[in-house]
Amino acid sequence: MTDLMVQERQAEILRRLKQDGRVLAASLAAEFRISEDTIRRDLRDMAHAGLCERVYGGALPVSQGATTLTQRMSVASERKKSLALAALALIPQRSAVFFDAGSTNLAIAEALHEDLMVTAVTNSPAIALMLAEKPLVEVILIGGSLDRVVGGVVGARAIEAMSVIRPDICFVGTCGIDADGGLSAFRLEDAAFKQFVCGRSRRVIVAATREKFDATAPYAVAAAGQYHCLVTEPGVHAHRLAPLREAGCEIIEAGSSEGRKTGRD
Amino acid sequence: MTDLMVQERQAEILRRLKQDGRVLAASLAAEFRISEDTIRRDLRDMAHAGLCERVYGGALPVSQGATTLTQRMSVASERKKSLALAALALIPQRSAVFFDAGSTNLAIAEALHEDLMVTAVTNSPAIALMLAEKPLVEVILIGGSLDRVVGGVVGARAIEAMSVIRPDICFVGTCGIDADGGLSAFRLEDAAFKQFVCGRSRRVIVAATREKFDATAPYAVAAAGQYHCLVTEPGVHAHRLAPLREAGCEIIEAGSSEGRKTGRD
DNA sequence: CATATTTGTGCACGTTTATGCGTGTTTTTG
DNA sequence: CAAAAACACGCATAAACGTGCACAAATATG
Repeated sequence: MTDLMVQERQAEILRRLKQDGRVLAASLAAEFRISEDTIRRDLRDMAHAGLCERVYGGALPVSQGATTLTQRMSVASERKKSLALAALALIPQRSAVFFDAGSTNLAIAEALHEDLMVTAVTNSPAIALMLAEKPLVEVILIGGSLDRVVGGVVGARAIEAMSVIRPDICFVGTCGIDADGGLSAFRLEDAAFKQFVCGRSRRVIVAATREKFDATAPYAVAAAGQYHCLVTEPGVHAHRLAPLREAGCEIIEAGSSEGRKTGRD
Repeated sequence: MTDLMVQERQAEILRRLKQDGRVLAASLAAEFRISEDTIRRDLRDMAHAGLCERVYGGALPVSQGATTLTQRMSVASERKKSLALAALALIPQRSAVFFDAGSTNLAIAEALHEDLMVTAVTNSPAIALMLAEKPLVEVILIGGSLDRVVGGVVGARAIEAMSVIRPDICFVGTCGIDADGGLSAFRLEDAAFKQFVCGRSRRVIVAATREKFDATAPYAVAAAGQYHCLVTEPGVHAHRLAPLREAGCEIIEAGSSEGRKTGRD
């Protein structure tokens, strides 16, 4: 291990903290060939700067439960995370991807692999914030008036801003999926925005958890034939998926059929 | 090693900095066959010009210091909170307020009182997310390409989006305050955006912690006379504030003059 | 041409910083 | 509750640092 300067060492500690989820004072001292006292001083400083949480024996990432901001984001439940992993496989390198506002799409953004280089467009500040931490992603934010129910920007200005962008892939959020496989939204402006974005995108993908099939919302967004792929969980009744299959919509079940992707790339 | 002129030597140092990610004062002195004092002077100059970050033992690239916004948020949050409370008092009901990207302005947004009804405009997704939690605030998001160093949207599209908005108050962020009280930024596009927003706002307010007075950044944003109010901490040297007072800039020291609630200090 | 002025450099000095060690305290664990 | 591990604190030291000063070379000025 090369002799590192203080800032380099602390950056390396921070890197391992993110990678491994924890660091141990003793093993760090051994690796860096310095005393544990110095490591402890480092960890103390970093904790004081809010970069980690000090614990007996080492340190943990601060993201474990702290900030109000990241708190809201970590609603990515285990189920949504597995959904997100399946959806990720649909994103090719160097594509332009639109992320519609919504917690499921936020989970996809969170799960984005660090070495995926894409242009990401979103109308959601939370998703933008998440994507900003992926070094290879160029983040384009759609501006306009923020709808706090939707959690994203909708309305005329948002549509205008989208009109110069043609995404390769669009992850559209949905509030409910009706019996015919149609998507719907709780807000009129949101529905209009989703419609517009779907119309401009080469490939429209819906990632939806099981309970979306039980929910209905007043404003129609897209019929079964108007989106190309549905990523969902196992356990959705077959007769709900049938109209989608008929309409030519590809259906991916997150936990089960995920291995199918590994054949070729 | 051939004898090099100052500029040549500094260019070579910069080259190695990019190549190796670090330089050591001692080894540079040995290679160039000059004293460490001279190397230190070089590094000091380069750091002052924003070309590197000076550390004990050598220097690191500036990109290392360009941390993501979630990190900057947590630094010195207590101090920023008191700054934010002082800044809040400057916001009238039902005004249109622009929040520039930056951790200090994020603290202001966080401290916004629940019963304050304003239209808030911001180019920062983090600030937008924070403001979305204040029920009476209408949030307008400026769209465009996100600069992850700035933590906000800058560039031509952002300026275009701002051109239809005329804020009553603008909280502009700054990376450094020079001896004449001028504001500066680390990024060219950011500086241009800040300039534009300041020019459109009725009242421009800068909230800056103490250490901003020790920092300099390459791109000029506004001279002392071009903003109306500075909110800062107690303990800034009087001779640094003097040029601001002369230029007619109101100066508020958070903690000291804030005492509307405590009467006196 | 002679004389200031500026600039780059090295040296001496006192100061600050990073680190390791000893000592006593706190926390964990069996 | 007792032993072991981890810890905080003070101290010592060496390296790195900033500053003031001297000197030489380059440059400007009369």
